[in-house]
Amino acid sequence: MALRVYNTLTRTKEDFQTVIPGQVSMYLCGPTVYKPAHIGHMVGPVIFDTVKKYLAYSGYVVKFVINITDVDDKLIVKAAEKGTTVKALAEQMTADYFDNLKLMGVDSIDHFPYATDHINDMLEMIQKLIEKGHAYPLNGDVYFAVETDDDYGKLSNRSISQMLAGTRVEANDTKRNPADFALWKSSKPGEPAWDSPWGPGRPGWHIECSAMSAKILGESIDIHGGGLDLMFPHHENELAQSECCSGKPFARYWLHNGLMQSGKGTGKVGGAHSKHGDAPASGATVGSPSSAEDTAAAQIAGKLAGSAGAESVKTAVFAHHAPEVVRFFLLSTHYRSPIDFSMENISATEKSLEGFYRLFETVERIAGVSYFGLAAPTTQATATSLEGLPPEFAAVLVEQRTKFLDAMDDDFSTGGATACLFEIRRILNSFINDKKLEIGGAEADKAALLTGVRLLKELTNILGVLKTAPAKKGGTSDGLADGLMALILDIRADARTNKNWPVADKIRNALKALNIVVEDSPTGARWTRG
RNA sequence: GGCGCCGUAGCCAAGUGGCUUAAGGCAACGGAUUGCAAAUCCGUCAUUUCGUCGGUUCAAAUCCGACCGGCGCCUCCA
Repeated sequence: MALRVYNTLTRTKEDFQTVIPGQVSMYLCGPTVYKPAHIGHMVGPVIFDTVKKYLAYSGYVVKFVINITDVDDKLIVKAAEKGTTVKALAEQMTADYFDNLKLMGVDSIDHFPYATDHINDMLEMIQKLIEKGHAYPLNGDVYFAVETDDDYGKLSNRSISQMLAGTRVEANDTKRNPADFALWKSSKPGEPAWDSPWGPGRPGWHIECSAMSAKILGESIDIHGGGLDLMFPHHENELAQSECCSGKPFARYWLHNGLMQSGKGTGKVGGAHSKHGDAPASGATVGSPSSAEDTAAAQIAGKLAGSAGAESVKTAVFAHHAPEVVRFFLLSTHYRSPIDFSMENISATEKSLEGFYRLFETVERIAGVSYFGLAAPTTQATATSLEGLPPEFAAVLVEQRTKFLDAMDDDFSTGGATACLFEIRRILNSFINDKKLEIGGAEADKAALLTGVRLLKELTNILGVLKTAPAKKGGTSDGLADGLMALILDIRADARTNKNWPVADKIRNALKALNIVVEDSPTGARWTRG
């Protein structure tokens, strides 16, 4: 099966064919760095990071760019409020953004161009648009003339007249058409400004993406991504500017991810980025809390959705759950669907992952190999070979890998793909049981198990999930606790040998009350902090 | 008003014309295993059923229409 992707431009699923065979250029609209990133801002990066990982696995050489918009009206306002400079605020918020990307395992971005490093590229583009008659200066501003672009509206499927009907347009507008948008904005004293042929000013929103995309990836790129909220006006305008300037198709495939929502009946938490700011939709209330968990969810959702006291992802979510749980959650549904954020949903995801961590512990006991340190093939061309494995075992594993890749080929259906991960988990556990690997077993079977585990790793790497051991399971952090537990379990083992069940059970129950879980196995008792 | 999106089991969610008399996970319930548990495995868990009602078709969760319910966007200055 070959890759097919849903293209917003054509509203259909199309066969994926790149401008240059074997290569993919991808651009994702990044954040305006004026406040800490929240969970909604991570949706786009996680999805497109996964897209890149899959394309790379499929054999493409991928160049992936996310821009940092570090000059914008919102930045100016926010910096003034905080009594700091635009530059300082932008640097601080960019650092926060990067921190969060790192935690989410978003590690495949090749370039993070900053808008302020590319003012000249933008000026050149604006100049060219004026020369071609697509833009005009007006009182120190420069506007794009939408009527000069016959295709204007093709991405969001609307015509200029439709857009204007139903919207209140200010009468005082001196623009040629009320739908014309700014390429360059004159600045007031004290605002960040760059010299231009039209006087000091700063770039309008949209032009930075057109200029940087062309500069770094070329005038025609393969994939342009972003949140659904950016389709209009941002992407429509980018598209118009870029194509009018270059005379070439701007992007072959436009991919838009669904927005995160917070609880039932509430507004979006945010798109992949905060180009629009992220004022919550009206009525963004969270249902009345009925438990501690709900209360936490309500507080967090409130913080995320609220414009005041914006809390970073780190403090709001990662404090309670491993970042990779959040990543898995984001990938558990299709990228074009909206996803409901709640602590309840995150907890459910965490629970569903426990079986994987247990399997990894079992594998480590059997083969002495840590899943998290295991190397696995990174391309389909070098995929894990299952030759020499018991035929039935190999057959079911291959079936799942095929299903996984078919799902990914079908417009990156990560939700469908995850089902295969759970199936493989079951297959591996079954194999461990059948071959009695926990209590010995044949070396050949242990090797076969490891091959199966490597195949699982091959697939989880594509999604960028299950890369980190869950925190604080078992002992290790405290030598005294380890020693005491060893002693206690030794005494309990004696009791069990003597069939002194009351004592054995008393110890186990008492430890449980201390949040220590004891599990017996043929090879002895194990304990973990619950 | 315009342009769109969504509605699948208690919950999350895949599937967009026949290969599916609807994946997978969580929860639940049987069984194997265990001294008893836990974990794991096996089984059960939507059978005119995929928001409702019509229609198209040999065939629809999947296409069309209407309706109900939920939601997004309709530009910088809001």
